[in-house]
Amino acid sequence: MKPETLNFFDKVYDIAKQVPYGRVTSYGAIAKYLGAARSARMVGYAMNGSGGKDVPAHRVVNRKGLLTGKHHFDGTNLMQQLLESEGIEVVDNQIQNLESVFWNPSEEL
DNA sequence: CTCTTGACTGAGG
DNA sequence: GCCTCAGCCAAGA
Repeated sequence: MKPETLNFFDKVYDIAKQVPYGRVTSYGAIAKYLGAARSARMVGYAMNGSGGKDVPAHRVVNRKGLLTGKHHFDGTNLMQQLLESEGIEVVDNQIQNLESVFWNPSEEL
């Protein structure tokens, strides 16, 4: 398995899958870990293919802790429901105590 | 090859 | 703290 064979999307999925339960991370954090700090948008774009995969896309939010990608889920509040199920406090599509649940791959991975 | 799109981010007012 | 602008990069048409 050569890393070069892994597309940018695949790398994003790999990191997303490694997000611990009850924790969340940002697109920029993942992008930075991949060495593409400026490609945070690509991380989110990559998540479009997360459907059908076991990628917990609901654990990936923007740096503000805002559930910007919730519109890509089936339901309107599905993403929030999933996060709350993991013990993450979410109010108005925004994660509360973000610093407490934030998971930085560059430091913990 | 060129142009558009986008689940972002940082800087400036 | 909020709003706006610009930069960034990869994939698809």
